[in-house]
Amino acid sequence: MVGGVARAATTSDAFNAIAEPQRRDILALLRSGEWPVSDLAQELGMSMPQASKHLRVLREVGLVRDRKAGKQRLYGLDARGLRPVHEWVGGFERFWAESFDRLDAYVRDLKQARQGADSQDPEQARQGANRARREE
Amino acid sequence: MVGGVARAATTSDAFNAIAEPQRRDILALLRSGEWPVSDLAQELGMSMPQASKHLRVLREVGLVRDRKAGKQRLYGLDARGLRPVHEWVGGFERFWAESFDRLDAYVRDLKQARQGADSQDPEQARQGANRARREE
DNA sequence: ACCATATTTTCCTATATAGGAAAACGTCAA
DNA sequence: TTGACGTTTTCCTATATAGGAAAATATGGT
Repeated sequence: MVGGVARAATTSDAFNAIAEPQRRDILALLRSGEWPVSDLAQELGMSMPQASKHLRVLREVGLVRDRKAGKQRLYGLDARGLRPVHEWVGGFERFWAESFDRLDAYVRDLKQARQGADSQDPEQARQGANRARREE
Repeated sequence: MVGGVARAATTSDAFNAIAEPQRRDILALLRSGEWPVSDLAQELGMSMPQASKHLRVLREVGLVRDRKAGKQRLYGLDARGLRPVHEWVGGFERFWAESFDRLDAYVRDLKQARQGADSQDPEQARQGANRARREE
């Protein structure tokens, strides 16, 4: 076996599970309560097997719980698995507003530094960037 | 063409781009400033081509910006694209703590309702679940 | 047991990776 | 120009989908 690992399984973690738009729709819908597969599929305009497969993925990742209710099966939200995702992304919150300014500031900083000493050393340039951003 | 749409492209949106752990590592590292590909690859223990490919994906989604710096190319973070992700996931924040209680509460509610009238109608059951959760 | 309803599970197909290796491309320096 | 260094781009391969259709599995009612 030489090639391939392809992409990680959708069931590997919440990140992969929510990469699919339809699964995000399902999760959003489930905020309104438990739904049987058939109703859920119709509401979201997808085929029943399709909905069932997506729910399976969500279940294996733990974002959804199911329980029997007579002839049908009700799916409910278990959002705890989304917390790590929220926290990871939240780690970038402070960079949203700065994203523009940071680059601009860096460029200005670099130009000034260049007038003083003609520093072309890339490592220095990187350090300069770090300094400009007051990071690390 | 009968089959096949496979998974959406990793370059389709931020959700797909950050589904890959290595790409998340790259983004996290870039919070410390701009990095040339070679240093970044070494720091994260991946091959240069690998790093370059991941950076390409991140660039196409707009999470990363690049700029020439002498012989090398510096990559910097542009976290604005993560904001929609954070907001979407944030929409589930209130369900994290409740995830357990909600299911328990629903079960209790269902049992009580069953003692009053022997309602086995699934649609009613779903509505009951919704009511129990004071949602939608 | 038999039937109708609800849901899941095969099959089958085309696509999109992710990784390794090697080749191609760019850029600066002498 | 030649060379060295840094980065990107093919090739190639195995895998993991996502979708549609059809078959297989429950589950409850009569």
